[in-house]
This record gives sequence, C-alpha cells and structure tokens, in this order.
Amino acid sequence: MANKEITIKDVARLAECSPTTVSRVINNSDHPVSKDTEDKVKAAIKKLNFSPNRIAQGLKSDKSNIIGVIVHDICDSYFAEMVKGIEEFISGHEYIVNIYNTSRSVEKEVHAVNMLKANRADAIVFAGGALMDKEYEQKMYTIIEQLKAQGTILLGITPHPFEINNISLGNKTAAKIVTEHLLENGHRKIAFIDGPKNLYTSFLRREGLKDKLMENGLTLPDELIFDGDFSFEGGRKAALKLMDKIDQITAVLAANDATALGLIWELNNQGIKVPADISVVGIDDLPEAKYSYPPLTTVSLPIYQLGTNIGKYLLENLKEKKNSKFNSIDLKLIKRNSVKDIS
Amino acid sequence: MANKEITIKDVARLAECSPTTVSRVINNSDHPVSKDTEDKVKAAIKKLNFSPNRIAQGLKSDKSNIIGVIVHDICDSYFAEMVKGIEEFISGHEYIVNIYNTSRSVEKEVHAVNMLKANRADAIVFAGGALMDKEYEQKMYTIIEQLKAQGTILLGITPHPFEINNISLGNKTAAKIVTEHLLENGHRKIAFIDGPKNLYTSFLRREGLKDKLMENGLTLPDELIFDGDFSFEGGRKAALKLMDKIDQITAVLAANDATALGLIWELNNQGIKVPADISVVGIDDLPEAKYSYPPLTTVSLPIYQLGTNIGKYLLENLKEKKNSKFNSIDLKLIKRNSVKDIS
DNA sequence: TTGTAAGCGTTATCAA
DNA sequence: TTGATAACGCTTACAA
Repeated sequence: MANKEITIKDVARLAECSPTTVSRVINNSDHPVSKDTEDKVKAAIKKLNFSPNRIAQGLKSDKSNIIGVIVHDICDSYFAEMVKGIEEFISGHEYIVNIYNTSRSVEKEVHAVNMLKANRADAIVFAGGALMDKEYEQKMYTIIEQLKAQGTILLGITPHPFEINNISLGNKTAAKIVTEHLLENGHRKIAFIDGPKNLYTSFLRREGLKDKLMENGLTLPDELIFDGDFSFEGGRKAALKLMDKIDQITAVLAANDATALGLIWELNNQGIKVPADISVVGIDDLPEAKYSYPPLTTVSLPIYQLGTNIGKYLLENLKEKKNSKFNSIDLKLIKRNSVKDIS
Repeated sequence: MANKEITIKDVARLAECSPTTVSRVINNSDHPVSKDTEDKVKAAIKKLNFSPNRIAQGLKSDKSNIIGVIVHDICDSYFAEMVKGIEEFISGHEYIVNIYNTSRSVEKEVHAVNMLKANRADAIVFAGGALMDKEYEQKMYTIIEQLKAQGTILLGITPHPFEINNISLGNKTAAKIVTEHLLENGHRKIAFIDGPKNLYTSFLRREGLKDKLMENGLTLPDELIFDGDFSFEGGRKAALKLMDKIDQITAVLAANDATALGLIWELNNQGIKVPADISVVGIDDLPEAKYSYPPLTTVSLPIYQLGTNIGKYLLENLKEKKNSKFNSIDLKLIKRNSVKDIS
C-alpha cells in the first residue's frame, strides 16, 4: 500500500457522478440508478480496475470478513485437511481465512485470540482440542465473553472449557469403536499410546478405551499407557518403550493415526511383525493410513468433510444470519490389516 | 461484531481525558503524556479489556496488516511446512496470515489475488510454482502492476511470469544433483515421473534431468516420461504404467518426494524391489521421506526454513522498510537407501 | 501537557 | 434519479 490507491472518488470523477452513486452501483443497491450512469460507472471501474477497499467497507459495516482458524499444527494432516475444507468453502465467498498455528502453547493460543479480537474477526474456529490448563481457561474466559458481546461467531471443534458452540466429534465414541473391534478379535491385553498430556482430546480418547474395557470387565493398567504427542515421531519413541512390555500385550490403541503410523514403522524396524506379533489400531483415518505396512485399521473421522461443514455453517450464520445448525460427521470403523484375530 | 464494540472513546470517558490522549498512550507516542493520565488510561484500558480496532487503524495508516499466502495444496507437506514457517515468524508480530488454496487452478489463483487486492494486503507470497498458462499471465499482469503501484510487497517462490521479487529455489539444480548421484551409481537408463503439466516447477525439474543427461551424452526419451501430479496417488499410478517398461530402465527420478513415495509404495505392492530391481530418487526431502521402505534418497529443500526466511524478509521489509535481501536456502543431497550402485 | 478537528474510504440518511 | 453530509474508530496536525 502506502502509495496511491484508487478510490471510489477516482471512479466518481471519471464517471462524472458522485461517490454515492458509485457506491450504489458497486453494491447493486435498491436505490435507483439510471442505466446510463450505471454504464458509465461500470466503465470507469473497469478502466481503473477498481476494487472497493474492503477495510473501509468493514469499518463502516462493522464487519472484518476475517475468519480466524486456530490450529495446533498445520503440518499434521488432520489439521491440513480441515483447513483445506474450510478454505474451499470460505475463500470463494470473499472471506479472509486467517490461520494461527499454536503448537498447543497456551501463550500462543491466547495471543491468537487477542489478535483476532483486535482485528474484529467475524468468526473464530477453535479447530484443535481444548488445552487442559487452568491459566488457559482463566485467560480465555474474559476474552471469550467480550467476543461474544461483540457478536463474534465462536465455534469449538471438540468440547472447550468456555461457552461457545462446541461441536462434539465423538472422540470418546471413536476410541470405543476401535476398542470394540479389538475385543471382538479376541484381544484382552491392550496398551494405549497417549496424546499430549494437556489436551482434552487425549483425555477423551483414553476414557473411551477405559470405558469400553470396563464394560467388559477389563482395565487399562497405568504401566500400559505410554507417552505420545500425536506425532509420527512420538509413535516411534513409544514403540521403543513398548518393546519391554511386548509379552504383556496383544494389541495397542494409538491415540491417533500419526502415532499409530510411527509405532508401526518402528515396530517393523525392530523386527516385530504387525499384526502377527501385535495388533495396532489408530483413530482419524488420515489419508496416509492406508499406505502403512500393514495398512492401518482405524476409525474414520472425515476431516475434510468436517472442514466443509464448518465452512458451510460459518457462511450461513455470517451471511444469511439464520441460526443454522451444524452438520455433524459420522464415525466409521475402517478395517484394514493391522489387527489379527486371536479369538 | 455487530453489537457494541468498546472504542477509544469509552476508554477516554473512563480515564477522563480525550481520545487523542488515549491514542497517544496506546501507541507509545513521542508526544508527552503525564504519568498520571497515562496511568489512568492504562487502568481504563485494562478495566475495559480494550484493544484498538485494527481495521480502523489500518484505514488510517493505509496498512491492512494482511499477508496473503497463495498455496497450491495445503495438504501437501511441502506447503504445510512452508506455511508453518511463515506463520511462526509472522503471526507473533501482529500480522494476519491469509491463506488461499488454489489447487493449481488459474481461476482460483486470480480470485485469490483479487481478494488480496481488495483487502489491500500489505504483502503477497506466491508460494507455489507459476502456472504455465497464457490466460493466467494475462489476467495477472494488470493486477500485479496495480498491486505494485499500491506498494504491495510481492514475493514469488520460484520464477513467476510477472515482475515481482522471484526467489529461485534451484529446482533445476536440485534435479541435476540427484541425477548426478544416479549417474555416479552407474545408472544410464533413467525414467522421469513428471509433475503437473501446467506447472513451471515441473518443467524446471525435468529440464535439470535432461541437461545433466545431455552433459553426459545421454537423453531422456519421451516414452520414459510418465505422467504425475506431485501427489502420492500420482506416484502410485505412474508405478503401474512404469511396469511395462521396467526392463528398459534402472532408475527413476520422481519430480517430487510425494510422487517418489507413492511410486515406491506401489512398486513394493507389485513385488518390485527398490532398490534391488530399480532405484528411485525424489526431490524435496519431505519429513516422511525417511520413513518409506526403503528410505528415500532425495535432495533437501529446507522448506520450513524457507518459510521462516520468507517471514523474516517480509517482516523486515514491512516494518523497518529497509530493503533487506532474501536469505536463500541450500540444496543438499540426502543419501538414503533407495539407490543401488550398479557401476 | 491536553484537546479539537479533519480525514482515511466507504455507506446510510436525508434532502433535492 | 442524484448528491451532500455525517459517521464508522482511529491518528495526526494544529491549537491551546
């Protein structure tokens, strides 16, 4: 910017009319404009290749057209797919998709929300699971209240510890579904590779496993819970730790697919056969899940579709103002070849 | 937005001073403000949890703080890494990172640039390779000129067919480096899996291979060029086509790692051993390249670092206004186990 | 040290 | 059918 910007006034001058008239033409206003001037204005716009300054429009209309999307890690296929789905739906409709990558840091997430507030974002999507942290909850609380007072649309994917429109993805259910599958295949001694400790999503998936085990009179001993961080690398490290207890288990549920994939890779690397020696399941159904050795049995959370549903929801609530409901997604067990029937 | 927004006036009222004074406090203005009023203003800001409306600030300062990043496919690790690098550097500094996912469509890319122009973006990064398309060039030309007149910082990663600051990534050189490696290992019959036809990057990498072959008195026959699209799936499909000509070649260069990975996967799937039966190399050094079977030999383009370099460049040129230079990245051959020495 | 007023590029209101 | 004017929230001369 900084230099000379073409404004509505320049157009008005060229079309020999007032800025008001130009505005009316731009916005297809109901207010009548003669065909003649309309043509002149359009010609001028074309000639100058003018586009109205949306910043100024935003100031006037009290809308920024900014949609904030707060993500934990854009390099994680899970978030990349979701963002792509959102973008696909949104960017075509003159909204700005503003990404924040928080690496699950409280500080960065608070910063992101503050920025979005300062920029008067029309909507904010908390795309990642909530952080389980008192400081986080406290800091967020007041900002969220204010955002709500300003009329910002707030959407939480997965339950968040503040009152916004929280969409349940069925994390607990997803864990139950794969656990059930393991159980049906005769597995009783099941280990768990955890997600990030401070993440509510990890908690939910862990609970799903525990609940399903409990329903069947089984338990998840603490020593069969291994650290993880939702990443491929985390899965690899877990595999190394898991080796010691390999004779105590027949199957392992990884908190997400990325972890499961890393786990399988390192297990292979260590000469342990999946599923012959040990069965592995994940959660998410990432695109790459079908290309591991063996292909990963998992639960599909159709993330891209979730993204387009988010986009649709946002668009409807921002534009048409009607209080449209969110289309939730379906979970589905995806059987591939990483589970052995030992029953 | 839409409802009641807290403004500088509210703060002024509470602090019993003028909006001007509040503004001075907010901006740490040189203009003197008494310690007493400063404290009162700060207290009021805190009490109201006020943050200045950056849209309004932007209108005044003729800055939007928007940085547009146009990407081909955010689900491609290549772009995800780059965006993460940019974001990491930028979002901490009160800029808005505005993502567009174009799927290499001329229409979408033009739309993205028009949106960015309408939003008076301070900078635009053309993160993906240029599209080779006459219509694209024409449509872009005038917009680019205008953007330049407005003072927008324009950065092209890889050469683009319009005059902006184009950063060469050394695509041609990268292809030469891996080709050289193949040659050193005794390979003479080398196939190529192409990238998207309309992409300049594909062209450059193909040329690199051809040039290096030519230097050694070799050629790349047309029937040894297989279609691809820079994706894992594309690599898989290419593998199936390649099967017919398997006896005519000893090695294959995939236009990028994603392709190479898909290729290797499908080759394995078809019972063809890499590198025993055929050697495979890629370009990019994606994070997942070291986890294929066998781990992929490739050329590293440190993409995340490229992203942070982009962020740094943008920040320096936007804030300090000094005409800082772009830090280019280094290419490096990454030898892993997908190439067999047959010399 | 403080404040008034004009203006950034738009659009809504009102008048002509 | 057209246009002057005020206003959106903020900053920047200019005055006091």
